[in-house]
Amino acid sequence: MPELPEVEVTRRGIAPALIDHTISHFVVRFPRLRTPVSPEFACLRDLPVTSVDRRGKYIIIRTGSGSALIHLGMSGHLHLVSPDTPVIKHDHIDIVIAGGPVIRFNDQRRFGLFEWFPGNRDPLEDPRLLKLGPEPLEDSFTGQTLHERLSRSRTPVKKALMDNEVLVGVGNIYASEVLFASGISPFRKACAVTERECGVLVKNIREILEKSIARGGTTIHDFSGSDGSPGEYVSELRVYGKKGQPCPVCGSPIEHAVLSRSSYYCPRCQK
DNA sequence: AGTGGCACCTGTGTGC
DNA sequence: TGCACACAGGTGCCAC
Repeated sequence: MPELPEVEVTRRGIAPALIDHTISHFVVRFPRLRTPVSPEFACLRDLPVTSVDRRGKYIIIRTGSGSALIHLGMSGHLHLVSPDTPVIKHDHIDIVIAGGPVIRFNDQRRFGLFEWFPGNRDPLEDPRLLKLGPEPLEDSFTGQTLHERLSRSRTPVKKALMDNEVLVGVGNIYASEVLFASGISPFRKACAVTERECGVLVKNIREILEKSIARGGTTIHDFSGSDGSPGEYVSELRVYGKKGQPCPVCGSPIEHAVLSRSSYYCPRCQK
């Protein structure tokens, strides 16, 4: 499900309920996610929250006693609900805020992640996060940065853009959208993308991700923000999921191919 | 080292 | 109607 915009929309949605508030406890109903939920969660009590951060598609909740590292996987949501909201299928974990709402983690496919880093252990120092590439929305991410990274890879550029070690946050939907906006074929070898084109890619990555965040993300199947509302960026998608429909620029039928996952492109506009 | 492919899991849609 | 199969937004591991 969630790419960078959906994770950021979720982070912004839950942060005000957490920061300067206290997590009274966690309720773990079903710990068997792809990686087992850290058993410590069941014992934690009264944790003052200091920050809610994002790194790539990970959310980090820092408290006075340690940090929670959360990933939404393919189908995870974090919804703010009142404490008396009935539990439904796949509601695996609750973050119970003292005197406030509950943040409920629902994950149909169970690819999500809930890990506890006790004390001063920083999730950013975890090997999985250390290897992550640059944040595309930060000013330091430039066409030159991207070109350096793409130039090392002979894989198709669409797959390279989805590689978290090249840059974080671009998943299957936005990779197709960004390449269309940039006029670059998803099949082109990453190392064959010029520095000038990388500048265009960086500009489009930023514009598309920021616009999607502003519209509450993209909902294809079931993403929804912390308040349960679907992402409206789905109406802005230009090629993703539009096989056979006319290209919004030239009118040629949009084509579909599998490049690690479903990819959509205009064979005339993208070279 | 770089790369491709599969596995993890559940639900839904499609075609026979 | 029932069944088999493909596919769905991510990531880690394995074999080449």
